[in-house]
Amino acid sequence: MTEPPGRRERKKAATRQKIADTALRLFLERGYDAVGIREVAAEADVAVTTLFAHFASKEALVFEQDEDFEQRLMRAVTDRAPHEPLIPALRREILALVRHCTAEGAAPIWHMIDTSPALREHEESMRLRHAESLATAIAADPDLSRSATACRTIARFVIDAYSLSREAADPEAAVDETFQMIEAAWNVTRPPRLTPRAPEGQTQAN
Amino acid sequence: MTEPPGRRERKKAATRQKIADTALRLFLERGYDAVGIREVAAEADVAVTTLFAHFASKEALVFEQDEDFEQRLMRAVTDRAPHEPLIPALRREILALVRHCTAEGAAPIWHMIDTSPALREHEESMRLRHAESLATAIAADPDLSRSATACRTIARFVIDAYSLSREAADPEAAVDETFQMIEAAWNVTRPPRLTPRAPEGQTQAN
DNA sequence: GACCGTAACACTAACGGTTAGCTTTTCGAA
DNA sequence: TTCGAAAAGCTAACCGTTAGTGTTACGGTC
Repeated sequence: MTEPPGRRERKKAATRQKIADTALRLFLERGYDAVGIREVAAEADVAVTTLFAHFASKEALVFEQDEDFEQRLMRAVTDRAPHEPLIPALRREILALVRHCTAEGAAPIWHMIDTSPALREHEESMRLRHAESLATAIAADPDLSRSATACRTIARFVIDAYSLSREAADPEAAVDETFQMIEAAWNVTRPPRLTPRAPEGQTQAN
Repeated sequence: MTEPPGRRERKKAATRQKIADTALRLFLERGYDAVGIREVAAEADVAVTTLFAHFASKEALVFEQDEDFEQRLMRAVTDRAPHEPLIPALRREILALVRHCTAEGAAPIWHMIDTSPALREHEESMRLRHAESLATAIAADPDLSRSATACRTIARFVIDAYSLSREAADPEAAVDETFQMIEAAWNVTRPPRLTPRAPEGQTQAN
């Protein structure tokens, strides 16, 4: 899909990958806080400034693969079947994401994140941005015209569901439980004004 | 209320206050990111180490008054009238907190917080801790025996309601809107098992 | 009132993340 | 081949934060 984009970009991508791999390896070997940036750079055989040219911060080295999270959530809203209700679509996507990050191989990375305050803080900050994007996507859908506050609220709830389910003892059951709550919360929001005919009720659950 | 607790503690409190006042003044004058710790310490005429003996971090200088937030939320749960439903009690408290931080004088401080990434990140991290405390308080109430996941979820929702309402164009209306959603979410959670007699329904809305 | 333990504060020096400024290398295209 | 620009490098610093080590001022005790 991205085969021959010139040697330059290949080298750049290779450098980036080497930095990310080295960093993750060192972090898992000896702990995130115990490994310094200068050390990662030395081990990857690049200058510190080069490292920061590829990654905005030390935390970004860890959350590298996690970049499509935001896009997947937004696509779950925008690319869903016509007239498909919003919440089940989001529930499916969140369930997939939770499954993905509670899979076998991912455990060490998430343990590292959960035990480092800096990483947890960074993750929560990311999630907040994701919630804002999700809220925008929901607000932009003409099928479900809710207030800006309702959109932002439900978006946060969905992100909360992800965070909590990921940490729960039984992640899939937690997705069930939280999304029942989200569904109920969404169903009490109503489009501010619908078409004049259609006086009351029976228009619920978009 | 705290008049004669010895000269020592008075001096300590005075130092702390002087640091906080100086910091807030400089931050508001020239911007949070443009003022360094060494500068605050110099202006307050204390050593940098002294500053950090009173405040855990630079961000803590800003969120000084905000310390009772956590306790107020927990008390709204634990100190409410017997058999008073949970959600309205939390709604009252959140409304009071939102009113307090959207009052006239508080505007510049919140503007500063909203425009500094470091401060926003720090606040969100605080709120998360507060949500955990709130979840614990809710889980500890025998009147409302919900699953751990339900407690944590509803606690996060409440914190979200605070954050979103604080930023909303009409904060009080936003509290109304978000808490309608929270109420609905709470009402679909049910105590795992009640006393054997009382087979179905009519036990809702604690 | 003299005495001692300790809390508060100061000073220096460093550490780790991050960035600015500037030079060198490496590729792509003309 | 040559030239412009992207990529990478080096140095040197800035900033928040902490450890280590004193020094002072207070509070309780004899």
